[in-house]
Amino acid sequence: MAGKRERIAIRRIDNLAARQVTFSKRRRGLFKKAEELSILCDAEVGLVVFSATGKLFHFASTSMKQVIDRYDSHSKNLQKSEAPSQLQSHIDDGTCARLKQELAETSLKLRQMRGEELQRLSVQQLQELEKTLESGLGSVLKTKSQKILDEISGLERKRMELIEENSRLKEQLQVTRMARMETQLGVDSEIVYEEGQSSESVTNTSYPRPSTDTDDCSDTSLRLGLPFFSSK
Amino acid sequence: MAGKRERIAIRRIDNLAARQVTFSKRRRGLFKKAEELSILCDAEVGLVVFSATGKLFHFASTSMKQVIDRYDSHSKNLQKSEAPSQLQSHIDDGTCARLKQELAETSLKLRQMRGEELQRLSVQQLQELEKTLESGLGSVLKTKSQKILDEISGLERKRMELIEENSRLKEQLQVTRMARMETQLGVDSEIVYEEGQSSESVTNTSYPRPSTDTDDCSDTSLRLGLPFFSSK
DNA sequence: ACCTATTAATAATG
DNA sequence: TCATTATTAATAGGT
Repeated sequence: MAGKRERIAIRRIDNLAARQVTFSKRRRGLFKKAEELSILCDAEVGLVVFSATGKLFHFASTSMKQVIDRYDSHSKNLQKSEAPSQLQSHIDDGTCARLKQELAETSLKLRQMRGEELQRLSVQQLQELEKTLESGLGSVLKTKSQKILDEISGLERKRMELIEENSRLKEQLQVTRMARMETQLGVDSEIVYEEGQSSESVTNTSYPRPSTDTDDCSDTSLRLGLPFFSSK
Repeated sequence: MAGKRERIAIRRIDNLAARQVTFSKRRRGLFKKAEELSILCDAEVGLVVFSATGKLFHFASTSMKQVIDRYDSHSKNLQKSEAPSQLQSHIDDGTCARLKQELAETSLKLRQMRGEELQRLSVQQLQELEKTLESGLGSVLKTKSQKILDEISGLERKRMELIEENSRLKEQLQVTRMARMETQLGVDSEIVYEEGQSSESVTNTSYPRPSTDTDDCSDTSLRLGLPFFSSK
């Protein structure tokens, strides 16, 4: 009935929902253990976590400010460089500078995912990038095929509706003709109509051209990619 | 023989030795879990711990500076309710806003390349994204195999150098022995040495461990990807 | 949110 | 500190 647990590898969880669930479970666990450590062993602990969506979670056994100050004073001991004056004060606003840096990092990552500026990466890092790309490609293919299938079934539904409407119309027409025939008795017209054909031809021409795809991607086959990465 | 474990209450451990033992065990556990959370859930994590004796331990998924800066900017946001008007917004309004927007766009693209937030894209756009990913993947594979081949040829070169040096040494040794034999005529020693072996063993053990790859990627096969996208 | 089969952490001990 | 192991605690995968 319930969970057959399986050991998981420690690498980014691809599935968004699963990642979020795991995040909140493990986050709670982590914070609990941080607090326990601080109490059991009389340690000063500070913990800061930002979720992938940017939400902040934090814990401090004393206060975060105190922890950070103490951390700063410790790390200062090791590397007290000489000139904190000019190197970074180019832009005086911290927020703006941080934005700039973040943008630089993000766009570098983006360029690297596009296959640029790979030279400085290690084989290990390239391996990770490859994994990310493959998983991204898998998601794209999955999403695309889902969308295409949705479009197909939507069109199919419309087709069925039209067929229905068609037969309704056909029936009405029949009734109307019968009525007219009865009205104009004796004027036995020579009008002959082919029953099966009329229905077919209307069906085939009355729904719009599918917008599934443009025609110019001649060499890009429509890879649905269904048997790719079965999210094992 | 071994421990009958008992649940412990979460309160300060009085016994000093026990407290220290527990501290180092739980500290390791805590740091491990912090790292796992950051990797599994793509979260930014910063953790600082001071032992009761004042020793510092820390972990950050990115860098501690970055985590602290981000933390500061977040906590600033919450208590900036009353006077947001003149303090900071006079110069960089335009620049900062533009940066923000650019960052938002870039990181959306990045997330989409990772396979997230694809629902709003059209089939056409997904097709393009797919192409980009495939080409990026191609570049990554190409770069990776180039790097690996470089490393291999580097190692091969070193190997050859060592073999050369080896035979030089062997020759010198031979010469030395001959000289000694000539010197000590009549003292026909019983020393026997295996020629081929000595050369082999030195070659096999004297160059350092290749840094090609760490051992923990057991399931990540080294796909060189050479027959992939032959850059038609 | 809850459940449970499993894995992971760890308290006690040598 | 390291190793072992009985136990508890955490949690992955379901419902």
